[in-house]
This record gives sequence, C-alpha cells and structure tokens, in this order.
Amino acid sequence: MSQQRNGQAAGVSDGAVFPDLPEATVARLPEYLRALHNLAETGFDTVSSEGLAAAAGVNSAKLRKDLSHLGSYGTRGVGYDVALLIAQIEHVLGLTQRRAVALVGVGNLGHALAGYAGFSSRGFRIAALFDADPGRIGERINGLVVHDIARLPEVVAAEAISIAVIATPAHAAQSVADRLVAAGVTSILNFAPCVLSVPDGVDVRKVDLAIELQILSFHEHRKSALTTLPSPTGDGSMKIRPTLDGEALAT
Amino acid sequence: MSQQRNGQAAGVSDGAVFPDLPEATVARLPEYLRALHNLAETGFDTVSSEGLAAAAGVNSAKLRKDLSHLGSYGTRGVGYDVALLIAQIEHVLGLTQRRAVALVGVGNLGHALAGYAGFSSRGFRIAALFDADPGRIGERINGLVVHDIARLPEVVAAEAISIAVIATPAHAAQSVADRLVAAGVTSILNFAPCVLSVPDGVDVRKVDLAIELQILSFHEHRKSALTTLPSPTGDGSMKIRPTLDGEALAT
DNA sequence: TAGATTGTTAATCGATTAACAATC
DNA sequence: TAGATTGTTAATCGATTAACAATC
Repeated sequence: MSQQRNGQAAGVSDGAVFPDLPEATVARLPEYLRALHNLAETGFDTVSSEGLAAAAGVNSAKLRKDLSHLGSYGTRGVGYDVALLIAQIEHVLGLTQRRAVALVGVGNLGHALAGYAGFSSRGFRIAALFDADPGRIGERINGLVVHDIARLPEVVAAEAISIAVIATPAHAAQSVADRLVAAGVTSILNFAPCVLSVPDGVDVRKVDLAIELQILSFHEHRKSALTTLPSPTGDGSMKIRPTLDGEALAT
Repeated sequence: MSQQRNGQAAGVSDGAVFPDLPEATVARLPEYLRALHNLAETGFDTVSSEGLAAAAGVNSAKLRKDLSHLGSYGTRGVGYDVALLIAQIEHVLGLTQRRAVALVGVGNLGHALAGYAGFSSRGFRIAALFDADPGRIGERINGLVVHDIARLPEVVAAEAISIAVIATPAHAAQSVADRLVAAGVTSILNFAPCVLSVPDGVDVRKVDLAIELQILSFHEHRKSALTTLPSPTGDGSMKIRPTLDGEALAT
C-alpha cells in the first residue's frame, strides 16, 4: 500500500513516450500556468524567464530548468510564446479536457468547495456530490443534488469520474476512500485531517488547514524568540519587538 | 522582499538558544502531533517509532531523524512517551498558548473557514473577521461580527493578532496583504490564487485548491498513458485500463 | 541477560542555483 | 553584428534512507 506518490513522476520505463518530470517540477507547473494566464489577459504575447519567474514567485534559473524538462519551447534572445507555453503545460497536466470530480461530504467545508469557482475556471467540473447524512441527501447545492454515498459506484461510472475530493470528518475518511477506490477513483484530494491508506496506483494529496497554521505558528514562535537578542550582523542594533509568548528568553 | 521562507528554519545565529530545524521536519511535526493525540485518546502511554511513523504515514527512519532534531525524548528498547512527546512538539511549534488569527474575506470559502472547527481544536482562535463588501460588514458568523477592513490596525492591535488568513479574490489579495503587514501581522496563510510579495520577516504559506487538483490531473494523465503499454517488469502482462483521455498512445 | 528500540552515521538521492556557451 | 535570453552544465545543498552501535 502506498500513501503518497513521491520521487520522479510516473512515466513509461524506457522514457520514450513521455519524459519523466521531477515531482517538484510538476508541483510548480500549475503556478506557471496561472501566471501565464494572467500575462495573456494583460496582453503579453511573449515573456522572458525572468518575467515569468517573477510572476510565479520563483527564480529564473529554476523556471528555465523546469521548462527544459518539457522540451524547448523558448526562443533564445526573445523568451517564451505565452499561448504556446500555456498549451504545452495544459497538455502535460492533462488539462486539455475538463475533468469530472466527485466531492464527498457537504458539511461546512465541503459546501464551500462545492461552490468554489476556481475549480471550474481551472480545468475541473464538480460532477457529483455525496454525503452520508440522510438529512442532506437530496439537497441542491449550486445546481447539483447531493446523492447518498451508497450511489457512488453508479454515479462514478456514469460520469466517468477518476478524481474525488474528501471533505468529511476524519473518522469517516478512510471508509470513504475505500469506497471511492472500489468505485474506480484513482486520485484523491483529502481535506480530512488523517492519513489515508490506498492501494498502489491511487494518488492521494492531503490539505490540512490546521497544519498550515501550525507551521506558521512555529515561525512566529521563532521570531518572538529573537526579540531581545543582539543582532547577528554585529551592527550593535537590537531587534525589539514585544514578545507575546511570555517565554523565557536568553539574554 | 521574500515570498516564502525556505531552507533551515530561523533560529539565532549562534544556535545556542534553539536548535535549527530543517523545514521538511517542521512541516511534518504537526502530522506527528495529530497522530500522537489520536494515540493518546486511544489509551496509548507509549509508542515506538515504527508505530508512530505508521500512524503519521512516514517511514520510521525519517520519524526518528526528525525527532532527534528536538533532542532525545525516547527510551531505547521502549519507545516514546506519548504525553511527553506531545508536550515537546507543542512547545516547539509554539502551541502552548492559543494563537489569535484574523480572517479576511468572508465569501464562499472564507465563510467556511470562519466556521472550521479544526482551527479551534488545534491551537488557534479566530479572533476577528474582515471584509471589504459593505453588504457583509456587521454580519455575524459563528458569534463573530464581520468588521470593515479599514478597522484592521485597531483590531489587530487590540487582539494581539500576528497570524492572518486571506480568503479574498485574487485581485484583492496583495492589497490585503499590504494592509495586514502594515497592521503588524507577520504570518499569512493565503488561499487566493496569486503570489504575494511581503517584506523580509513576514512568512507566507499558500494553499491553492485548484493547483492540488491539477497535480492530481497530471498523474491521472500519466496513468492513462500507461494503459496499453507493455509492463516494464517484462512479465508479459499488459496494464489494460480504459483510457478516458482519448489521447494518441504509443503502441 | 536477551530482546527491543532509539539515536546517529554515512551513503544516496533529488532539488536548487549560478554561470555560461549556444543561439536567436 | 550586438544584445538579449535560453537551455544546459556542474557544483552545492538539503532530504531521505538503511544500517547498526548504543543502551534501555
């Protein structure tokens, strides 16, 4: 059982059909795509690696390295053709068709995700909603009716769904994942704060909102610990910020 | 201007007060913490690296390496004391006090985040809501009133807020970030699909829901491209899954 | 003591980055 | 041609992993 795909992105073993892409590159391509769409709307036909890198928040060496994995789509001395690069990245990401997505769990967070416009505008169609709560089944959200989760196999097949979003409480998520996999889903975006176990060949990505804040909390904690220490640059200045932590500080 | 903290986690330059933690370790500590709370609830007093690693979805070598950065809190031949390790991780993450968080943008997604129970149960208190839409100001969500964003400085100071969540449309996010920073916020969790530019010393983490699906889409695309290719293991078997992509396949 | 399990070492691997030759 | 910018190289850095000595 694998819990998360890692290392090089899957491709055929001889490398003839598709080049393998480093996972770090795959994770950045969507950001480049978003930046390119912005540039296109602003009227740019062409962009340099420096310009695109700035728009995507990375350095230009990394951007060029990433794009070099896709093949050569830039022109030396000129830059990249915006429309061409958009098409190429959309092709690599498999976004040339709109993908149908199932969403399981229409509570607080799931309800918001069902109405999230960003899914629709960036390559996806929420094709079906599911919940286990009898009180919610039949409810309409954004033009979609909430199905009983028992109907997963039927609806997943009918809508040709291969990607699902789990927005249930943590205690229900593993069971939902099992049922999704049994119904034929092969990619899962998990918002429940728990680890999912899935068979090889199924990809899981996890988004844990509290974990994001906890990582920020760590850095806040570090920053406040620096409050009264002498500057490491040796210029004699002190960083004085009020510490909210009330923690013992080295002096 | 920095857009994202990277590399080793910040600490004092001489390393005397806090050990520096690798960023990859920092990002996993919250997952260990969640797993430990589960174990504690299930009645475990002690857990081995093997057991905790399984619960957190990592391998045990990585877990031990991560924990070794905190100091030595395990007992050879026995394992880790669950309560002690919880306390240690919460201390390192700065979760010994409940941190006040501001949320800006109470539209579709922001409204759900304002009611997200996981923030409250895992170390945070949504202390204030803000929006720019006059139609939403004064609205009550989960017992909190939505303030005019013009009141940011005042409320951030009064509530001692250092962390904020941006859940506005992308076109408003940079301006909101600027105002948050001006008001004294030093950590931002950004749900808007855009790059934020902030001064050094301010940490930004970004969650882009569509990007998560696009990364899964890439892997779906790869999986369907494998459909009719001979097995790389050379056992003569074929991976036959119906391809939904309708894409030209090498044969 | 014997068995179990940690904490650390060292090898490996993947990602980042600066520099620059190639070339438009 | 001269200037600009890509694509690639090679060095560096950080993260992962297996193995095992230390030790409970």
